[in-house]
Amino acid sequence: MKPLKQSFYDKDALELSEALLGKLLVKDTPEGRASGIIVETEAYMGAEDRAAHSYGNRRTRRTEIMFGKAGSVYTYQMHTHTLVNVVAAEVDTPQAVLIRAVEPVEGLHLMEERRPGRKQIEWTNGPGKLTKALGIAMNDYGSHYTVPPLQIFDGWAQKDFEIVTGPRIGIDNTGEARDYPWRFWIKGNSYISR
DNA sequence: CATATGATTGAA
DNA sequence: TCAATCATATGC
Repeated sequence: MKPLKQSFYDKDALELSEALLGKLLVKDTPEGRASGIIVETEAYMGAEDRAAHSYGNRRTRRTEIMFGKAGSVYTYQMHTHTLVNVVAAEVDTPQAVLIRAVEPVEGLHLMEERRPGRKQIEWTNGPGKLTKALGIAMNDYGSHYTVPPLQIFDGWAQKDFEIVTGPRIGIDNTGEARDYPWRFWIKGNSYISR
């Protein structure tokens, strides 16, 4: 098991979404390490994607990191929840991959503490849930997945799994881009959201 | 400075 | 189905 290199992230969001499936998302905190296998992702294709924050190259303090180096951490606050993304493509191409669900691997006791009273299946089966379970927060914004405390490792999951695609979720009011099959997940995995 | 608006979740 | 509740964006 080893951290993925910079070169792994240098691809567009669609390719990266697929490549991230089966990888291990690792977060180190003072309390210990929590990690999970990425089982569901969504691609946000930057300037041409109606549903992306960076549609039409909209560049603000919030989206700034999407214009940065691939493999950067983009955290985003939605209502009371934090969502986490992996920045894709080259500098000035504002694409990103939203991590929607993971399967718990290490630090199960930490996740249980952070998601009190929930069944294990509900710890990480949604974008706002996994950030809470792993301890990912807005102070991870602008970090990079090749350095601690938030990293992505290779070589953990089993090799043979089937990838399925479908329309994205939660963007019904965003018009034309909503039906694009830019959501990816591992077939049959029970930690998929919705 | 005020208000509108979600890449969601959890409970009714 | 709907409200919670907040950072960001945009308008006055």
